[in-house]
Amino acid sequence: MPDNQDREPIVIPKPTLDRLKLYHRLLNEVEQKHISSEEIAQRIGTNAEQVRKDLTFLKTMGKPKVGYDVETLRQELEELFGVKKTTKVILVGAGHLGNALVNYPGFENYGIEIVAVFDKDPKKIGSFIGELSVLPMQDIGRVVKRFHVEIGIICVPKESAQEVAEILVSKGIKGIWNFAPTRLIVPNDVFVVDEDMTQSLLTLKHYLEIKKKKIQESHQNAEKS
Amino acid sequence: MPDNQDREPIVIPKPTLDRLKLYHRLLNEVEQKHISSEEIAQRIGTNAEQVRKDLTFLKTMGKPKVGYDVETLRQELEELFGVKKTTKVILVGAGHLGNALVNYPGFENYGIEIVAVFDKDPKKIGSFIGELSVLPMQDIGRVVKRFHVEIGIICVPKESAQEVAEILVSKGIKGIWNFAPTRLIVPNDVFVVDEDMTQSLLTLKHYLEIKKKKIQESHQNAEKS
DNA sequence: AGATAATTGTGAAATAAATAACGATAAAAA
DNA sequence: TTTTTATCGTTATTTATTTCACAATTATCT
Repeated sequence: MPDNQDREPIVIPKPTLDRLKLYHRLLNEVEQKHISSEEIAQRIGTNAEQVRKDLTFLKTMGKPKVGYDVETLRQELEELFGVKKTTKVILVGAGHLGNALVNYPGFENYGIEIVAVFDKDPKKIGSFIGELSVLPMQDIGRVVKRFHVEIGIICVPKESAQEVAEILVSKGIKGIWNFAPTRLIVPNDVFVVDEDMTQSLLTLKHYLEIKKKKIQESHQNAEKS
Repeated sequence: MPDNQDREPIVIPKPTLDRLKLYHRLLNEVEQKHISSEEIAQRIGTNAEQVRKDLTFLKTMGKPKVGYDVETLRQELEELFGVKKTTKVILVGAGHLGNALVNYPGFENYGIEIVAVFDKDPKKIGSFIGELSVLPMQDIGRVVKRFHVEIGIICVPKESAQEVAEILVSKGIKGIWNFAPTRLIVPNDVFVVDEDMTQSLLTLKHYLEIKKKKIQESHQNAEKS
């Protein structure tokens, strides 16, 4: 039995993966039959070489003088991201954010179906969010089993996020979409995607800081000359 | 007048900046007086060398055998991100998401104050979101001028996002926080941060796809042996 | 006070990613 | 049909980022 343990699985680099997502989004909006690496590049804001390089990770190939077949490429990306397969999801935390997510249009286009909403606040239980009635935390196990749920969305305050994560993991959830601004500690085989809005806020703030400094500098330079 | 145009402004690399944000978040949660690069690393999930290298972009220095002074470091990061300075922000799109953002606790901790909400739907105008009454789009210019608003949040459907972006830019907005799943085209001096939730959803989906493939493979291997 | 241990800061080496260069191919034009 | 042109796939080069290695420093221990 030869080398079995270390067969490298051709992992797509993270930066490439992030751009592939943008290509996917673009391809869904485009009308034409073919598209060139140059056009993709311009519309997502990168350069053609980058696009071509990224696409070498896929099977789809372009034709010289024509470009890539939009539909073929789109489908391969859909496949890559599993967009066609519907994934059942539960959401914990029936606050404003939870409400927004349940009502977010477009999840269905990505094969996400929120099947239940949970909250630990007894006052919220039984109330409706969209079409879904809020359930008590004890029901999580039952729902996960019944609907073969794979993903849990956490939108509770950061103080209870870890606790919720542990419950989800104990019920068999393998992917967590975490909206709480805290790092969750989970077993290795559980995948967490953080969606910390305060983090991107910092990007914006930082940009404004830099800008302010530049303006100050240019004033100083103007005075000197 | 010698080299003035190309004085390099010691730009912090993007990956480093992203980690600095995590350090900042961590430091706000920590009780102790000092912290080592090793501990920071463990708690945000990286290695100590990386942390130390990142911190070379800051002025704060650690002490051998002691680590970094939590408060000093925290304050320098606050400064870097401009967290202390309150930035006035307007929000366009009074839907579920807009509602969630207005009610999002924790923005104030980051020096963000939403001063007004706008929507183009006449039915929504005058209704309340949190403490704020929804205003018509025509009022944007007035509010931006009156409150010296620098940042606009877009949470309208993707179809109207570009249009809204153009309005904001024309009124003098310099930073846009874009929740619509589309790429905005704006002048060079306007900074856009995208918060496309469907994108991170794809990350999760992709992970599940890979996982599924691995399971299949291991079954096949099991059969063979 | 001197030895020991922990932990830093940083330059060098290794790795990863982006960009450039270019031959190959297919469509369009001559 | 031949030539020209646009565009691809891929290899080479350059740039950016991470990891490694280790001297320097400071607290703690003997």
